[in-house]
Amino acid sequence: MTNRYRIGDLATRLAVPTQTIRYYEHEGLLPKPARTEGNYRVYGIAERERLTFILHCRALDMTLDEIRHLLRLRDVPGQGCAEVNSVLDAHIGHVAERIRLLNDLQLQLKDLRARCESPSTSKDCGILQGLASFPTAQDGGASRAGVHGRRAQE
Amino acid sequence: MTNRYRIGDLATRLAVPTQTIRYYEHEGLLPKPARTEGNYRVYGIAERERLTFILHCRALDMTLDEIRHLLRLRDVPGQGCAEVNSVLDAHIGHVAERIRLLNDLQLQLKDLRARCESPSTSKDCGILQGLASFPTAQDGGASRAGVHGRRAQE
DNA sequence: AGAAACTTTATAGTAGCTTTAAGGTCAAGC
DNA sequence: GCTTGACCTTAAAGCTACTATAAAGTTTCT
Ligand SMILES: [Zn+2]
Ligand SMILES: [Zn+2]
Ligand SMILES: [Zn+2]
Ligand SMILES: [Zn+2]
Repeated sequence: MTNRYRIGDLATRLAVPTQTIRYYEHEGLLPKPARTEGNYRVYGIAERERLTFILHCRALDMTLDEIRHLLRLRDVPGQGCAEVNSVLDAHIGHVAERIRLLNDLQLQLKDLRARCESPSTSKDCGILQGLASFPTAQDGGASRAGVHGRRAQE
Repeated sequence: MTNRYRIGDLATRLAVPTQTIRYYEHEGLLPKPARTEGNYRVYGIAERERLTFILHCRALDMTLDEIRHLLRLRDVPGQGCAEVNSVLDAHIGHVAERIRLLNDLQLQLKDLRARCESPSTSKDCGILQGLASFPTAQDGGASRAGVHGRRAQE
């Protein structure tokens, strides 16, 4: 049978770092697995499927809390699934709101960028001047759009 | 003259927490200011303008590194502003990329949502099944889209 | 003088990992 | 039998950009 994995096997197969698997266990998304004599974690099909589920949710950018919520619903198979729908709808709302914020942001940035079509010295740069005098968006109450991944360079 | 502020004045006027001002100083975005006899920070017009600049950049969701970069350019007024443009263009690229990721995400989520138009039991829910079997996006190499603000509930 | 309102520093917490350190286990090779 | 290397273990720190707390000192008002 190939349905017994050590953490590294699981990690390789699902293309996720081993530390992340341990982290999910620590956070209560994965149950504490059985151990070998030498204290190595041992996983079976059920854990592999559960981790797959979690990774798919993360790929859809759900928070660990949202995922915890879905896992709880999944663990009670007789329950109706209206709540599943509402978690998903809420998350779809999060994405929609974020897209809205980013579109706003893009407009502002393009506007700012247009202030320096003909590069001069930075003292006279329309961009730098724009950034110094731009009206502060304190009424629009725009929350942060969150544009950068874990690394923003390049 | 009203161009001498203590940290609280500056904070109130620019609608930013005092801790954030200290944090920007700690991070080297704001210079270490003069102090009163009693060791209170004292700011003038220049610092106020610098902070305004920083806040505008943050409102456009630049990272502190990007802002540091712009401040450095701003501090050398004789320099050409081509580099200012390239920082801004890079950041516009970050926003565009993020929007692209989020639009992908939105499609996937709508697709998933459509798998449960008629709520049944969670055991048979098309959404939960979809999350368990969905192909893992390992080729598309989609990085995280970052959908949630500092709090994601409600 | 005493209280309110302000300031100071240092420290910890947030999300979701990633990285590092310091060590224990196991299969293969010589 | 013993060493090498790949794997595993835990715990703790680092990442971003703050936010919140604590314990103390200063200034201002009455
Ligand atoms: Zn969400
Ligand atoms: Zn310019
Ligand atoms: Zn950027
Ligand atoms: Zn359903």
